[in-house]
Amino acid sequence: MSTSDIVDPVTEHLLDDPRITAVGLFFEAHTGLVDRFSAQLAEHGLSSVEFEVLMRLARSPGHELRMSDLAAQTSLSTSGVTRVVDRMDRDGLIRRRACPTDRRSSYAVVTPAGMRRLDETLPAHLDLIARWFTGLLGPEQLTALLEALRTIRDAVRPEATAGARGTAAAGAER
Amino acid sequence: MSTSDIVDPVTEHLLDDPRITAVGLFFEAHTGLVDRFSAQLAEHGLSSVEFEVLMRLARSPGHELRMSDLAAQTSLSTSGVTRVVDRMDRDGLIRRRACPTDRRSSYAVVTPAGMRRLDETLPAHLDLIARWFTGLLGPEQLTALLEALRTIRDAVRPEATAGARGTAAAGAER
DNA sequence: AAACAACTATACACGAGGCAACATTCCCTA
DNA sequence: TAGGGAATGTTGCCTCGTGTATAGTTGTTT
Repeated sequence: MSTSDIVDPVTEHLLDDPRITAVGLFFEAHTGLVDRFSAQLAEHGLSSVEFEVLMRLARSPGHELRMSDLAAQTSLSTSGVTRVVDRMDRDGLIRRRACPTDRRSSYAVVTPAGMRRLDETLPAHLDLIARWFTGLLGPEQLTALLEALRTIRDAVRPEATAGARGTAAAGAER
Repeated sequence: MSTSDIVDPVTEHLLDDPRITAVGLFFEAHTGLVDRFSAQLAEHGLSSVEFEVLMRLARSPGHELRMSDLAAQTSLSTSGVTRVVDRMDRDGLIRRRACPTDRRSSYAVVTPAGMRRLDETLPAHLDLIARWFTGLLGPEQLTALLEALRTIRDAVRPEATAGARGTAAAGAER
């Protein structure tokens, strides 16, 4: 085999592929936003996942969701959801409720304290979004971005499409 | 729609804010892509962060980067970089090199085996990107998306802007 | 020259999350 | 009316990454 002299011209060329730079842009923007957001959320005693759990529950009818549905929406494993709910239950933000029809499953439901916490957190969070995301783009640029993102999201994550408010039947398709 | 008790009308209203749906779209698309990609990377024995480390090193001059610069680019902590490099050093994908001018710092440099691993992994990875990301959008839609992403990335993560190939002085602006 | 501040990498303890095993419950069929 | 198979949530064990403290190195100031 030809050895060490030639490093690897093929790989060298692939590294500059526009597809690589595209995902690089996407992922770097994501981590940047996450850093900004999580710093603000930490001031209110919430981690990123805890905030997401709180949001997804609050947007659901009755402010509650079954554990497995919550896992599907957050792309956490079921055990991960169990532990997050344990934590937030201990903190009084959400509580468990036995499912009356199916004794296997249980609901996670936001407590009044949880809603209050969300109320405290959301305004500053929305400001942050406007500052580092939506506010940086022109109106038509923003709509174009959202349309592209929606296309990708729907393709790559069909089970989370029900996450939008108003769409009934969360987690019905399986 | 059940007329459930409205706990907090303010928060209720904020939950439907378009900014929330915007970041929701962004983050859900991200996690979806990460899931797809990491599944494929796992087949080649690489985690997502290991792949990113390998990529960032391979794109750098000499296929090497200082530990702290690597930490800055990947938004991992310095200790996190130490552990990843330990692992990949043990697997023979990269090795450490002492810095001749500054005895405090050390370099992480890709080994030939590491470049070979990258060579094995990249083609399928590029196919996956085309399938779930770039290929889903029209040309003008894609460029619009990339421009918007670049705007956000540059605003939110200025230290990683040097990640693009060809831009000299990685980690020079501080 | 000596003290001091700024960096760089590592060691250690901790929390977070995933996988696999497990107990329980539901559903369907023989 | 059992009984097998699928579904649901929880727990033990493991890996991974962070924050803090530590040691070693370099440059600066008096």
